[in-house]
Amino acid sequence: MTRSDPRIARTRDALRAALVALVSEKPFEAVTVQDIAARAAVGYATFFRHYPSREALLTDIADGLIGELHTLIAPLMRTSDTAAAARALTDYIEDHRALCKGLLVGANDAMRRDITRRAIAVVSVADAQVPMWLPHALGIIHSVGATLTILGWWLEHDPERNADDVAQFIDRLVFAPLAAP
Amino acid sequence: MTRSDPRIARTRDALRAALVALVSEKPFEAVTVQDIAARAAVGYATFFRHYPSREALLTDIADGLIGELHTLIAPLMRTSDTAAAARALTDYIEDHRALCKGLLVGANDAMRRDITRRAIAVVSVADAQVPMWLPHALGIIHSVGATLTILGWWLEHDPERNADDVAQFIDRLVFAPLAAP
Amino acid sequence: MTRSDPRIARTRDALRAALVALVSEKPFEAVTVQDIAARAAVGYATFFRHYPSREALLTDIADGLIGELHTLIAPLMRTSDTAAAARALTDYIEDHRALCKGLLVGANDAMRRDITRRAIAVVSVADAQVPMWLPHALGIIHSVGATLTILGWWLEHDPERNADDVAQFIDRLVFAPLAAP
Amino acid sequence: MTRSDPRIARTRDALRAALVALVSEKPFEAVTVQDIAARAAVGYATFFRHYPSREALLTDIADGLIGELHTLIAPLMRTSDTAAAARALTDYIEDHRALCKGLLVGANDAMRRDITRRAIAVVSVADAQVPMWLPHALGIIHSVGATLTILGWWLEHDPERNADDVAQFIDRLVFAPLAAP
DNA sequence: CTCTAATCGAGACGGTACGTCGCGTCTTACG
DNA sequence: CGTAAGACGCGACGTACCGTCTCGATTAGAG
Repeated sequence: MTRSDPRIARTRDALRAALVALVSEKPFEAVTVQDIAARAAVGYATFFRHYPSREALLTDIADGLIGELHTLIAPLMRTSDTAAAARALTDYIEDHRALCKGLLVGANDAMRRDITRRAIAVVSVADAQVPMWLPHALGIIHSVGATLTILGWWLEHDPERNADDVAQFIDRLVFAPLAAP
Repeated sequence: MTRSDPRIARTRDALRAALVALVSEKPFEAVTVQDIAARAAVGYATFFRHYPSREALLTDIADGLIGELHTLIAPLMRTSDTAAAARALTDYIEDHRALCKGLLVGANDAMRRDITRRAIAVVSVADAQVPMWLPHALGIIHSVGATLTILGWWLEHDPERNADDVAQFIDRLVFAPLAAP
Repeated sequence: MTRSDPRIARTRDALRAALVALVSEKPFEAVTVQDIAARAAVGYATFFRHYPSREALLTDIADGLIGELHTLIAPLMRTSDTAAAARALTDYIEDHRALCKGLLVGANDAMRRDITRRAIAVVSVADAQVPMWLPHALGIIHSVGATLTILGWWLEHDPERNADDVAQFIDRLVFAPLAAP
Repeated sequence: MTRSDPRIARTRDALRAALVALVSEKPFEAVTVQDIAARAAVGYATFFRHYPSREALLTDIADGLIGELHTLIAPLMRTSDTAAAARALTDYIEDHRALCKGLLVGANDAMRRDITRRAIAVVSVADAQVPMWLPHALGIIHSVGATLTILGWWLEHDPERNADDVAQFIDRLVFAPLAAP
């Protein structure tokens, strides 16, 4: 019953949506729990019944997004078709532009960092391919960090840019060098 | 006189040293002004006579480091000898390992971000070379971000690693792709 | 049916017993509704189905005790045999020592106050005798308050003391002065 | 310096005055720290820089009053002139009627209790005379408790009553029985 | 011996006050 | 008369408890 209580799902959805909305208005650090609760039309204390901190809510949101993205891209990565993977990635971002912008741009600080960490964890367990000359962990950290940097730049500074172009940037700057012998 | 007053220089040095020391003990966000003042053996209000906020002190510290580094590397970049530039970079880091670790690793969050922004600004005004197919701003942001990521990984997770190796990683993952046609 | 439902009686008994037990462990103010419900092995909301507040439960408990006591003592008071009345009082307390200690000592604050108020109400309606020179209401308030103070002291600070002694204290300090011309 | 800083004295005075004022408007339990701070025109957190809790502020207020009262009455008690002592007491209360009413009547619960405890402590250290047949501690507790009860009744229910009358009530009901052989 | 309604447990929820912490300003006392 | 100590206003934090509420799941007692 605890899990299936529809009130819980409703409240959590509202909190997630509230944070996503707020983060597109001001940096994540500047969003207070009061803000989130008010926007979600939820009691202040109720926030803490579901998440121990703003950061935990953030994590929850990011996890959903990253998980989805990963199931989309992992198969392509395995075929070594890095161009296709990059393209799938940018397409996905474009389809969720509002949310992604909130996550990557609105929350410049802790949010991006948390996303990076989560993405790294997800990519790590997948069988990401890293060349011999490069430590595996560094390969992952670098590819995730650099990709997010490029995506953040896109959404923040050049939103009109074609998804195809950005996919090419990612492929040439990040994926291709990692596929080198 | 304001500038040349040796007491002022002494106080600022103490504050800078205090922050650097503290940041190697706990994340920058967790360092309070009280902490800094106490460590610098300076009155609490005195901090604010020299810096309007923690962040400003951070900026002050980062600026010094980045400026120095840039004068070192800019000439090499201009000759397109990216390998030498990378090597100069890692050597410099190695020579200032304690401080750099404090800045890049200890302060995972805001500090790294501030450093990134400062470094981007510095690199931007220099005539950094970016290939035609890549927007200039993106080239800079990516190269600075990715380089710092790699350096952070080095200092945090593989400190025994040879500076030469790390220089190679940077060159192959960051500089070389940017030199591609 | 509502009244005769055995489930209701069972629940209320459990709640009363729980509060009495808890009040002997910590001050009444520190006992929460959660505490009571948990101790009574009853759902949290169930408490409010029977009592609108902690205080109401308290009142319920105190009423029972005071009513019983009053039926015991009133006849003796009417004969002006104050010594016998005092003795009957201390004997009764001794027979219900655990509960009375919980009420008078454990709950130093609100509980004693509530008991006092209840006792005053009960004594008032009886034809308590107060000398001419003393306002009737003051006579009652003083006698109840002082008696409870002495009983509380007995149970808390000198439990080994003979019931006879305490009866004498009450008689000489409280009842006798009220019988003076 | 900590002690002599006039800001501290000013703030504490304001807090004391605020609580006294509030307590004459509603029961002490219903007074929140916010109320006190707002009335004293002081920041919320500032309250806690001076008192760890509402109760501590209460104690501070009561101590001043009781101390003053005690220096007034102790000499008279020592001469066994209980009537004069009672009269001095009621005169003093009358001169500080507003404050005393706030303390004894406004704060029915914890405040009266705290005052009682403080008064007991003060009276205890003085060489209060208690007859042989009565335990010393009980003599003190009873006299303090009963006196406060009578004073509370006076201020709350019969404020027009002559101070002389009340002094007589106290003398005949409380002091005289304690002077009995 | 059902059937129907009251009662129950579980606990989510909106509130309100708590006491703490840190910032950045402003007053004070002291050298 | 300038400067270090630290009191202050402010506002967010995370916690605790209140009293209300909505759920199913028992469990009476009436038919």
